[in-house]
Amino acid sequence: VDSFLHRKLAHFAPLTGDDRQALDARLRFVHRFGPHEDLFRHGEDPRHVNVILEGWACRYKQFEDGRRQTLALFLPGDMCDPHVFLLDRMSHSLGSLTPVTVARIPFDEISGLMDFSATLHRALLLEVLITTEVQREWTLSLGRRTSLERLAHLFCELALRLRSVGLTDRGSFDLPLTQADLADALGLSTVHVNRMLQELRATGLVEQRARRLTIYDEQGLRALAMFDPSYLHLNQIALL
Amino acid sequence: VDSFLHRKLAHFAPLTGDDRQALDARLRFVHRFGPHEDLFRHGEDPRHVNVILEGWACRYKQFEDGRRQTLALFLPGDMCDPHVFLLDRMSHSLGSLTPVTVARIPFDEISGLMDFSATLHRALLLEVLITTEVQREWTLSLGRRTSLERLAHLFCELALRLRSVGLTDRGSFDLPLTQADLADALGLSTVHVNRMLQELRATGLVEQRARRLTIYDEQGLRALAMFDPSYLHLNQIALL
DNA sequence: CGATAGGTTGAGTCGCATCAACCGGGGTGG
DNA sequence: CCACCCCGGTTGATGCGACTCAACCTATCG
Repeated sequence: VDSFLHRKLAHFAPLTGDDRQALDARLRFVHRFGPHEDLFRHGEDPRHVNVILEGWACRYKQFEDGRRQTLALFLPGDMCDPHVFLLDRMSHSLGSLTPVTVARIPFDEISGLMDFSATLHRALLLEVLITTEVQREWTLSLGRRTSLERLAHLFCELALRLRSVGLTDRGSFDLPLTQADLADALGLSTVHVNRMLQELRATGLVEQRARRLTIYDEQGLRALAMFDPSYLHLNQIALL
Repeated sequence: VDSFLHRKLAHFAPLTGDDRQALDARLRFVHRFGPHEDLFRHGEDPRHVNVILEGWACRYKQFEDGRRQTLALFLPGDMCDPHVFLLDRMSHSLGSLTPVTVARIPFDEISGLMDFSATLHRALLLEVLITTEVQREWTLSLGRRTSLERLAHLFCELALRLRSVGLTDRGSFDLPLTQADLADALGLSTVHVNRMLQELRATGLVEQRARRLTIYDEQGLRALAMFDPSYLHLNQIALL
């Protein structure tokens, strides 16, 4: 079976059949969550790695006064921090955005995976490195991109990441986020996200309705967002 | 010799004398840079890992139109991405802020280091994980902290990181950044940094003049910044 | 002594937040 | 079946935080 996880990791290292089997054998503990539930909370001592099999999740931090920032989006095939077990306590929370099914790999089995083959070891390392690359790009977005650019940039990133696991239909993909979810991720208010969405639609570069986003002019959207795909290190993924 | 690098890594794993020797043996290629020079630029294919021996450096990205964001600050003892060699090309640049002396470890010697001992392997992995933790906290700052909180938070972080390598004198440390450097890191304009510095000084929590920052009330500053040190995973470092 | 880098100040503007109201659709219960 | 609710989205008015532009100040250095 060719899962999202396989496709994701295959971009990082050429997995053998044995690698895939070793991987799948560790996906025994499957859990389901409804939308907007916590997979685990800040301060806990993590005992397993979450692999997103289906649905969207996020990493977030929140202040006591309610201010909340989404730090990362997790899509099908994403592993949430393969190496967290080295840290004592989580400094952030993990939450579902849509209904989500995850597999939980216990820590001792993660080490087993990394020892199993150098290829898998490398793939998991690249997973964290590239997650970090994305984190840096988000820092840049929040620091220096305007709200419209930020929104456009997120759409470019999502298009590419979803395409890399086969979840796009040409320029079009499922976008199950509410405007409030987008606001959390973009560091904006929901009201302003609403207005920027309208503005972006008005450019004609994208269409967005009924939980679906269609990109009509990917080059144009990238130019608007100053999107340079190299930070995702998915060199072989083409436009559209 | 007990270097900044030793002290830094010792927080992550208990280095043996052999580990320290293996490490030091790889610091043969020392380079010096003036202030505000590039150690290497976005798009290059990196061939070595930079270790900061002295001075401050930064990771940054910049748009064609001049907008510029500092993504990370590197202090003495910091290793700039021990695992970059897994990536094809750098998606960001590395630049000095002050005069800097760095040691460049060629990639093949990095692998040698990681194979040398499980302790070193672990220490280098923790170096990247914690760098990522810092990146996330910066994302949070840029997304949801006010400019004053951002500034205060940065000072809290710097105090703790510098203290962990022995570069503070109680609450006081060398702060060689210009207001423009701070602005790049905080996603603000230099004018606004100037005003926020004044406001922060006016609280009486800190004093700042002549390239030196003194924190008078670390608890107060942390409260203002909503600084929770757990993301740095330096559990044993005390206040002041 | 002039040049330059860093810091300071003021005025005007704009991006985005906040507050508040309202709309529309899907689900639920009476 | 209809009334209602609630969630997500939309709109307008207002205010503030931060930017821009521009001038000026100060210390350092050649």
